[in-house]
Amino acid sequence: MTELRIRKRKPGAGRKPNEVPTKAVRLPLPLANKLLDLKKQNKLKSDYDGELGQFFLAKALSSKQIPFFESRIQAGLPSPADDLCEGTLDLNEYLIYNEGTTFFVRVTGESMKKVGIFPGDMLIVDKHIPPSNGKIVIAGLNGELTVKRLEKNEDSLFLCSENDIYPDIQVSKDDEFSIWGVVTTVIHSLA
Amino acid sequence: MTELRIRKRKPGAGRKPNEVPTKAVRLPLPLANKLLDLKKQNKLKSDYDGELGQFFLAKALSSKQIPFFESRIQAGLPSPADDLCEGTLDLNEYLIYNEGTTFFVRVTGESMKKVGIFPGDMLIVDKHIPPSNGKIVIAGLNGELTVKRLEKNEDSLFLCSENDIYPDIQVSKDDEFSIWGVVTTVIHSLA
DNA sequence: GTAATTTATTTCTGTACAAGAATTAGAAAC
DNA sequence: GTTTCTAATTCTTGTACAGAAATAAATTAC
Repeated sequence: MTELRIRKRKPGAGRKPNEVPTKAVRLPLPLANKLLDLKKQNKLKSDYDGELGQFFLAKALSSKQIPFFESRIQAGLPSPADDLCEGTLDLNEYLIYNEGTTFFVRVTGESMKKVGIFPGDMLIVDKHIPPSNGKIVIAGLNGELTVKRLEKNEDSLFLCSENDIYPDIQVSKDDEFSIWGVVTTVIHSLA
Repeated sequence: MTELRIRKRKPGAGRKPNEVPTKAVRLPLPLANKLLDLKKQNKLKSDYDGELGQFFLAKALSSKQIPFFESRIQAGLPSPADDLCEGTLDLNEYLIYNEGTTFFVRVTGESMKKVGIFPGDMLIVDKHIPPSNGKIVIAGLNGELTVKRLEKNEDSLFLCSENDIYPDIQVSKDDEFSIWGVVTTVIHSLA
């Protein structure tokens, strides 16, 4: 009696790939162990699922490099390249593109609440970014400095508030008007 | 002439052990790659504090002094006015109180809109600020990380959203709950 | 003598791979 | 037809290992 074994094909079978593939890396022992712990507790995964991006805790010693972990979560689609970016971050490097043309101002009004600009906030402003339509700008209008959204077309120019109780302002030829720069970042302190 | 090869001992030779041993671990690809990058740049020095986590030690010192204006209403000179400069400011100095206990996270949800925290914003978090009542904190609840306002009294503890369409969460004794730090600053980028 | 080179030794490091886990289709049982 | 079982298939994962790197003694060159 011959032992014949017939091979049945089962195309399509097999373990499915992970949502996020892994890679073996060699790291300093304490760090490696911490990461393994997190993994065991499944915390490494849940950080991807949570409302916050996954983050990395770290310590910066002789400099102002502060740890940073970013992750954009979109369940399902594997996004092109790495949407993840972990590591350290230097606030100056990160927030200031042009050292020579950047300055700070502090906000005093509430007119831009809807875009997250509150009284007391500090704005980072770059003079060399073109003040195109829709940008938040620091504008001087008849001697007053304001922060507003720029709305312009061929023949009109508005400074718009982002707060319903404040009116938009149309800039006319007679106004003394100038743009100081484009707001790139809002720094909002929580007391 | 005989070919005699005498074996000479060389005790004490050999590569010296690393200061900190390493270990191979398998991690999610993006995280692994970033860690490898840091390692290549030699930014992954080991100085580990037993506490929560992984400590990165970074190198390059950075301090940029950027002009700073206190916003005020006044007769405007329109030109890029360096004469109004009230001083300079270093973002790192200004925003980071405790280097060793500060970290960054990026926000992905909308639940804190009302306090100016929007998706995509970056938060500066300090572990060593006491999470007292009313503070905005980064909390881990049953494996998920969230940013919420802390409301606590003698016998109850709530994590409150600042967005009406999100519910508040009462933390019970059975929940796995921990506080990672208090949010000191929101960094909101305007595209 | 000493500087430069070679050799012996030790440890480190990235990665390949075997073992295991997950998943599915087909066969067997009902 | 449905359920259960099993083998086939595919992907993951921890770790062993070969080669690289580092180091100091021995040897050679000058």
